[in-house]
Amino acid sequence: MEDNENTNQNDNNMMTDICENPSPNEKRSSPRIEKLKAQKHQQQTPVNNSNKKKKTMILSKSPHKVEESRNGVENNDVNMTVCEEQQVEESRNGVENKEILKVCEEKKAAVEESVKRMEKRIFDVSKRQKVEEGEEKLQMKAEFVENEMTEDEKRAYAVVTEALRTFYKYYLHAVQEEETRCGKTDALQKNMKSSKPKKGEALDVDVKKGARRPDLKALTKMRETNTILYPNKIGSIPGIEVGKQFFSRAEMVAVGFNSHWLNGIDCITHEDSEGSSGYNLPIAVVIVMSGQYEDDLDNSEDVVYTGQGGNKLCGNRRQFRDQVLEKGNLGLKNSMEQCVPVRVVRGHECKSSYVGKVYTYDGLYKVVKYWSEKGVSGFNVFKFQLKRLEGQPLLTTDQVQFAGGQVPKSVSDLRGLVCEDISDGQENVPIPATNLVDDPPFAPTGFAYCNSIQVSEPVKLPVKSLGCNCSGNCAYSKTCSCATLNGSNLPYVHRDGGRLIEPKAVVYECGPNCGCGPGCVNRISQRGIKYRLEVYRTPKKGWAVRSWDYIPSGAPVCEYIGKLMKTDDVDAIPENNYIFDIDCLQTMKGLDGRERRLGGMCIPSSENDDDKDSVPEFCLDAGPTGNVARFINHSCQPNLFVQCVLSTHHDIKQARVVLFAADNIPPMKELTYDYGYALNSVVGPDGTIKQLLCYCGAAVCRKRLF
DNA sequence: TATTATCAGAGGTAT
DNA sequence: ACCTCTGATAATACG
Repeated sequence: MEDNENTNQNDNNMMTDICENPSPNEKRSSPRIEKLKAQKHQQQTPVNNSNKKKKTMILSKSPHKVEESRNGVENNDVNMTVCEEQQVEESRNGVENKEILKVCEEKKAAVEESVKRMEKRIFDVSKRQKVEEGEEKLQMKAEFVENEMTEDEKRAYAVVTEALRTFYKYYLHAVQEEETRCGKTDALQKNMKSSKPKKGEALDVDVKKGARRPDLKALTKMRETNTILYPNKIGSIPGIEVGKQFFSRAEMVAVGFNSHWLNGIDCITHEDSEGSSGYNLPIAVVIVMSGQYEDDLDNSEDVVYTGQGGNKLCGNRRQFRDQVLEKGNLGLKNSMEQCVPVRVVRGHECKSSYVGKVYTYDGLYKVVKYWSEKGVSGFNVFKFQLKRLEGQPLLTTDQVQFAGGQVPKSVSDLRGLVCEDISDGQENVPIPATNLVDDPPFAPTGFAYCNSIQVSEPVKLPVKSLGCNCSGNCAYSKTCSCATLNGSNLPYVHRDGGRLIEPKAVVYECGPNCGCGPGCVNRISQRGIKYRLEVYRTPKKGWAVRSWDYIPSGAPVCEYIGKLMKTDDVDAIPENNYIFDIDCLQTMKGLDGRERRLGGMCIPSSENDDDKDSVPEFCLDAGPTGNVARFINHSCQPNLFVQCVLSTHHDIKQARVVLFAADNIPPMKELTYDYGYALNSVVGPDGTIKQLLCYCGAAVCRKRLF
C-alpha cells in the first residue's frame, strides 16, 4: 500500500465495493506487538517492506501534496469535494441511494459550516505563515494562532481548558486516594522496609484493591458532575485546534473529543445526540491511531485504518475470526456514505519524559473507500482509506510532537544563544537565553540573578513557625501538623516528583523546624527548578520563558524571587515592571484581579476582616535582582497559576509566591501566568487611566503599569 | 536498566 | 456477558 501513487486518481473514481485484496495484511493488535513484528519483518526484508504489518500506514508522502493543500487554502469551494464526489458516486449507484443522497444534502451545510469555520481560521494563519517564512519565525506561529482567535474561539478555548483542569483536579484527587490506599508512596515503602510497620495504618493498606486507574476515576467523576464537554460532536470541536496534544485517552474523553477511552473508532449511535438526527446511524466521528509514527508522519494525509473486531484481546491477541461490518466498521462506512468528517488522532510514544504517550489531533479526514481483505491469520479484516481534508494546517513532525518547534537536545544546538546560563550555576539546571529577534542579538541584562529571597532593610521577617514532629517524611497526613493546616490531606501527591492537587488559598508546607527531611512530599516547592527552562526573545513581548520538558499540571515551575519590600516604599519607584504584590489575603477575600486564576477555591473565614480592604503590605521586587520568574510574561489565558506558600513562617502577608503549572504543558510552549491586575486600576499622575497592550491575545488586558 | 507480560478497568451493547 | 485496548505495574531478559 505504500507505493500508492495513484491515490489522487482514486479520488475521482472512488468505489465503495468490497474487493478481495490478497495483500498479506494482518490482524489488529497492540502497538507493542505490532512494533516488534514490524521490526522483525524489517530485518527480514530490509529494503522493500511493502506489506506492512501496521494497523495504519502512510499512503502518500509526496511533496506535491504540500503544494496541493497550500493551494487548497485559497480555494473557496475546497470542502465541496467530499460531498460532491460522494454524490457523483451515489447517483451511479442508483435509486436506492437517493435517500442517502438527500440526507447528505441536508447535512452538507451543517458539516461544511463546521469545516469552513475552521478553514477560515486556517486561511488566516496560513497567510501569516507564508509571510513569516524562515525557521526562526516558527516560534511565533503559536502566538499568531492565539492572537487571531475570534472572541468566540477564545471563549471556546477557555472552556476546553477549564474542562481539562477539572479533569486534572479529579485525576490528582484520585491519585492521592490511590497513593494513600495502596500505600505505594515512596514514604510508605521506605517505612515498611526500613522501620517497623506502623501499627494499624500500614496493615489496612489494601495493595490489590487499589484504584489503579485514576484517569478513569476522574472520568467517572466528570460524568457524575456532568462536566464532560461536547458529547457526540461531529467534525471539529470548538476550542481544540489541529495539533492539540493530549496526554491520555481519558483526557480526550473529558473534553468530548472521544466518547470512550478505549475504543479506536468512536461512533454516534443514538438519534438524540446533538446534530445526529437525519443520519443513518451509527456514524464514526473520530478514530485514534495509536502508534509509532513519529518519524514518518510528515504530510501523512492519506491513511489506511484497520477496522475493529475479531480479536482476542486477552491472551495472544490474535485475530480469531472475521471482522464484521458492524459497530465502528459500520460507522466508518456510514460516515463515508454520508460525508461525515472524521477527526483523526495519532498516538505517539514519548519516552523522553514523564508522559509515556502523547495523542495529537491531526485534523479532519474523509473516508474515501473501504474494502476487506484476508489477514495473516486467514480472517477477513476491514480496511478504511482516509484522506485528510484540504486547507488544514500542514502536518509536520514538529507540529505533531512539539507545537512550538523542535526541542533542542542541549545548549550547544541552540540557535541564537546569547547566554548559556543566566543563573550562572545557581539553579539545578542551567537556564540558557536565546535571541533570534534582535540584530545584533543581546542577552538579558540589568539585573543580578538570585535564587533566594532578599530582604530589604525595613522589612522584618516573621518568627519561624513551629514545625511538625514527623520523621523521615510526612506521608501520614493525620499525624503531620503541617498537613493538617491544609485540611485533612496533604496538598501534594507523590506522582511525577510531586504535584499540587489543586490551587488553594494557601499551601502550608513543612519548614525548617519540621522533623521531616528534605525528601518530604510537603516541601515540593522548596526544591528549586527541575525543568529545563529557556529564556527567549519575542518580537512583541520582550523576553519570555519556555520549557524543553513536559510539565504536568500541578507541578511546581519556579518561585517568584526578588527583594521583599514594603509596598509603600516601592510605589515611589516610577518604572518597574518586576513588582509582585503579595496579595494572598486580598485574593482570598475575593477581591478583583487574581482571584480569577484560583477558580472556585474556598476562602478560609478565620482571617481578620479588617484587612479586607487593605492593599498588599509587602511585595517582591525582581527588578534589580531576581530569578527566571521575572521573565515570565502575563497572559489572560495562562498555563501557570500563582500559589501562595507558607513554609518558614505563617504570616500570609509575606507568603512565598510559587508558580505552578495549571495545565499539562507541552515542550516549547510559552509559560505564562495571570499578573492579575484589575483593568483600569492603574492611574497615571495626570489622572488618566494607564494601559499597556497585552499581547497574550485574550480580550481583556489587565496588565499592570507603573 | 530496558523490554515484555499481565490485568484491571468502565461504558455501551448484546444476550 | 461481551467488546473495546489503555495505563500502570510486575516480571523477565539483558548488558
